[in-house]
Amino acid sequence: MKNAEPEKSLSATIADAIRTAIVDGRLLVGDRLPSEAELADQHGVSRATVREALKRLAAQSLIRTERGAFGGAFINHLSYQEARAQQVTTSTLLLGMNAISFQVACEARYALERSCTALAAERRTDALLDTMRAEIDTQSAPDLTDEAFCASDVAFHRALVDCAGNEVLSYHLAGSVEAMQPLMNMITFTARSRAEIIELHRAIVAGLEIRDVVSVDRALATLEAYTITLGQSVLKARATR
Amino acid sequence: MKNAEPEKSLSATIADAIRTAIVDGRLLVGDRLPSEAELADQHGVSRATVREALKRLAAQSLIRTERGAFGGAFINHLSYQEARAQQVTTSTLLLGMNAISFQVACEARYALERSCTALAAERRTDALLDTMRAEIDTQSAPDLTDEAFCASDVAFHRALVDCAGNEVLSYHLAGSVEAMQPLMNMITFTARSRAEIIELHRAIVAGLEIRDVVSVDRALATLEAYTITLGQSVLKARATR
DNA sequence: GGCATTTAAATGTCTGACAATTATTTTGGC
DNA sequence: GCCAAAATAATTGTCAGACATTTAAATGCC
Repeated sequence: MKNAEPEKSLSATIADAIRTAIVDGRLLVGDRLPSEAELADQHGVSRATVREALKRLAAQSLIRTERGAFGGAFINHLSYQEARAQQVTTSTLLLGMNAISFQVACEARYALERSCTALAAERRTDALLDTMRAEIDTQSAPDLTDEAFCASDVAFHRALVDCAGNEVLSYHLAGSVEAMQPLMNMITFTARSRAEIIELHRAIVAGLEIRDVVSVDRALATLEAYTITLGQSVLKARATR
Repeated sequence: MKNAEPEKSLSATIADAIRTAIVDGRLLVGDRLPSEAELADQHGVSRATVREALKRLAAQSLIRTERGAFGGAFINHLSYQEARAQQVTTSTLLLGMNAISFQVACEARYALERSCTALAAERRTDALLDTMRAEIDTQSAPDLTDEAFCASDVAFHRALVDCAGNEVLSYHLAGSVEAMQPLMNMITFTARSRAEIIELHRAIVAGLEIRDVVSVDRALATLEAYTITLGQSVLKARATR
């Protein structure tokens, strides 16, 4: 039997040990780790090695460090903001690096987004509907760049998922919606296609307003099909170039 | 105007610079970064500082390092497996650290899971149905521990989302399903409740087999309601203890 | 009691060294 | 000339020690 262990470095091993302790709940939010010098003694390594381990954990927002007396490494409270930022980074890279077809990525994104329509229709607030209407106004500006149009599109859809009034759902969906932005940015939006998209956005807001799930779902399905069409035409144009 | 910058350390600054270059596509998969010594020269810092920066990136699976001549730090290809592992870690911590109510977490999880039923009914394969049946058999063993029951439950639901035949969707849903496991592990499953859950699992498989989306959705909705009931009874028992 | 100063503990960084690993190059034998 | 073994060089992994910087607490002065 071959030994399949990839010979992890000491700093990776120490980081894993601490990470496991955090995930398993043996270390709680706010707890302070021993000082770097103490950790070095405990694990029988140098301070530099401990520091590399701690930087790995800091990169995952698992700990934060404070300088000065009674400073040190503290188990971090993972906020929705930090968690979402990490998820967006990971998802964006995954889509960018794995030669995902635009169609597959789009299908996943809209499937996930539809999962919030029932709750959104039930719980939507006037404030969020106003946010969505404001983004529609932004998108209607004729001299908008494609990037700005995409950014407003993302903001619109984030408001839509926030309508569901479930922050865990918002966290997951934000990752899937925002990670699509680089792919969407490849599309050139003509005045014609923008008008069509804005019309569907209006239909979504109208459906939410009267709490009509079916019409929201229908608008989203149409939007998905239309977006895939746009994406494919871009790919075709690129192929024949 | 106060300067709100939190005074990032040099290693964090260097890590951010390289991370941005990767996300923006200036560094491509397989590219090799300069050696630690060269990076230290370029940024005017010591090798130790550069190493801390690189460890931060390695913790996000953005780079991998190889030792030896012509080794170094290479831009990593982010696999689904790595991306999912990271997402599960982040989501698990988010749920564990933010005093999320069991009901909110459960609602989000099943809402997301329902997003794959239409595609799953359309594309389910016999192999995946067999996997799901095998997990049902595992769950039926009378002397199963609660942890093993939960693990099999997760495997069952992962097979369900894989039925959708969209790897991006599987990646996102795996995060939301697996992150619930620690919360599910708090529940004590009686023989009665296990039987009920297994019955619903059978209904899901049966629905997929005949490609009947409605029955699958109904079974999932029932499962969601039942799971929330179980969770609330645990919380009530814990409160009165 | 209140304020300024000192002190101590901790992280952030630098330097220089050596160990371990590995692709390449050189050498040696035939 | 060819192949195997040994030397070489480049690179990461680790260590030890030092100094700089930051910050809370302790101290001392008035």
